[in-house]
Amino acid sequence: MEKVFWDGPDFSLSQTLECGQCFCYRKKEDNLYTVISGQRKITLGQAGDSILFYGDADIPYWKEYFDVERDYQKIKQKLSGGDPVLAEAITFAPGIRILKQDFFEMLLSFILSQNNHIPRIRGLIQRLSAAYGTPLAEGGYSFPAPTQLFGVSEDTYRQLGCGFRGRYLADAVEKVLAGGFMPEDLEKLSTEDLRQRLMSICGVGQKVADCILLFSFGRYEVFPMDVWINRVYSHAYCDGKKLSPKELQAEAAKRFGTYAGFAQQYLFYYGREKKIGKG
DNA sequence: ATCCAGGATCTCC
DNA sequence: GGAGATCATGGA
Repeated sequence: MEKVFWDGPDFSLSQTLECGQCFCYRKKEDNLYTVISGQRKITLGQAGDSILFYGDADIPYWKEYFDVERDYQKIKQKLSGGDPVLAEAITFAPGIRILKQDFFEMLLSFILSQNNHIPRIRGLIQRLSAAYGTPLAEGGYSFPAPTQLFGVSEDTYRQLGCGFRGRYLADAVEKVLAGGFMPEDLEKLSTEDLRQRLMSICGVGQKVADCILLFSFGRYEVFPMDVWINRVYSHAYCDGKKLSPKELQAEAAKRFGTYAGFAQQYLFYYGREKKIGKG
């Protein structure tokens, strides 16, 4: 019944989905993953290097989503050279790929991520989807489209458990519906211009903007800096000494260059799983 | 039970 | 322009 979705190296379904870049997936008992992106849904499994899919799905969309065509071998070799720490992080999860996710979903998801735990972020997104998304065949809900959130108040988001982030969600939805954030327009902007545009939304600072740049717009040179990256970086490269955000950004850009985003995700997952720099 | 989370903002100076 | 308090909530 299953068909081959992709057959190739450097692709672990579990590592790619569970490394913290994606919140809209569900793992079933039989090791199958159901992923939702916008209105789309796919069920995938893995056997060796083969990624399999079950039922119907928009395969071209999902191939772009999973970045299947990119040569990660080249990226990993370049990043591993002369960097034992990063080499170990890559060995720990060699099958991570950077997903290309929906803009609006990334915007709201990473607004919700601030000062929040990953399991709780996923719960909030599930509640948001159940309340305002579209029911999908065989269970689950789509991520709400901007129009589906039209007029939803800050207070309603708070009642869903979003806390102080409710105000930010309402501002983001309002600005998107006003038309200033069409992905086809945004992708033409330079990385710095796009970052500044995103940060004009209340509740979007540099870290949230950088996650959107990396996980939705494929700006692989950005290096999102969160608490874990701070810990890992200072532990791995600075003998435990903490760097200021500006220092860290400059160092990471110098050290990882145009592959900073990939390096960040390997280091983030490794650091968080190993609890590096934390008691 | 207390701590803390893929931070951002506001308020000081 | 940098340091510090504040923000809601619930998983661990």
